[in-house]
Amino acid sequence: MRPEAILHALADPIRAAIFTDIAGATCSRICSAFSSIGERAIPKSSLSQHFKTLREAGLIRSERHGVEMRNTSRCDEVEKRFPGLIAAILTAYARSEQRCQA
Amino acid sequence: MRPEAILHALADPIRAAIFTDIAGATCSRICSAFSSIGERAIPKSSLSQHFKTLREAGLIRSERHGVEMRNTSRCDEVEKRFPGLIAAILTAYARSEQRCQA
DNA sequence: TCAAGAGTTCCATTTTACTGAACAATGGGA
DNA sequence: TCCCATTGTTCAGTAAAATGGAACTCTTGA
Repeated sequence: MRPEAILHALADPIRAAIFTDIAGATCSRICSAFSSIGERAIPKSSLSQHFKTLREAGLIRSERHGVEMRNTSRCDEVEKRFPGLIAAILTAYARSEQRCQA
Repeated sequence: MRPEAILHALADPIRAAIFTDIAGATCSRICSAFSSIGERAIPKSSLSQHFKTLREAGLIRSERHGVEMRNTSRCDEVEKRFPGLIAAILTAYARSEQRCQA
């Protein structure tokens, strides 16, 4: 779990949006739930790569349940190694969107 | 000054090392001071691109003084927009190196 | 005016990202 | 059991981005 991998994973707005959703959810999310984000449709091959990047960065865990993959965040583990990192990043994105909408 | 640009800039270990030095310095640093980082030599064309990336992300300011460029961090301004972000990232890198050396 | 030092730009090469198409894997029903 | 619809992965071709040597610009000092 390296900082550069985490930053690289979250430097992509699409991955950041996916992770924000997963991190804020109380239950797991399946990959296909993100087949479109906002207006933008995301091809499932791209989606698969995005999830792979998030997994390999150590940000999420994916478990197969039947035909679908349930994704949960690993915020707690990341927080132990790199305190405040995820919170600061997600807050930064939230503030950024807030300013864009205004 | 967008979060994705900041994360992308600092997702590269070389740029992170450069920025860490600049952010921690009490006086400005010139580009050529980083012509090698640790063992690794960095071509000056690559170095120029790295500084450009840091500048465009809003992380540093570069001013020409005579023949050289003096680079200073913009931590204060970034901190106002995205509180805790830089500190968390630099701390994460510091912890990562600490673990690698051990 | 010339030369040297510090950065930038150009461009060819390498690396990485994107995505449609084919594939694999699982479970539900006839 | 045999389809088959659904979910996600892998493959392969294309597009985009990073890398770095060479040439260039800009500034200062001799």
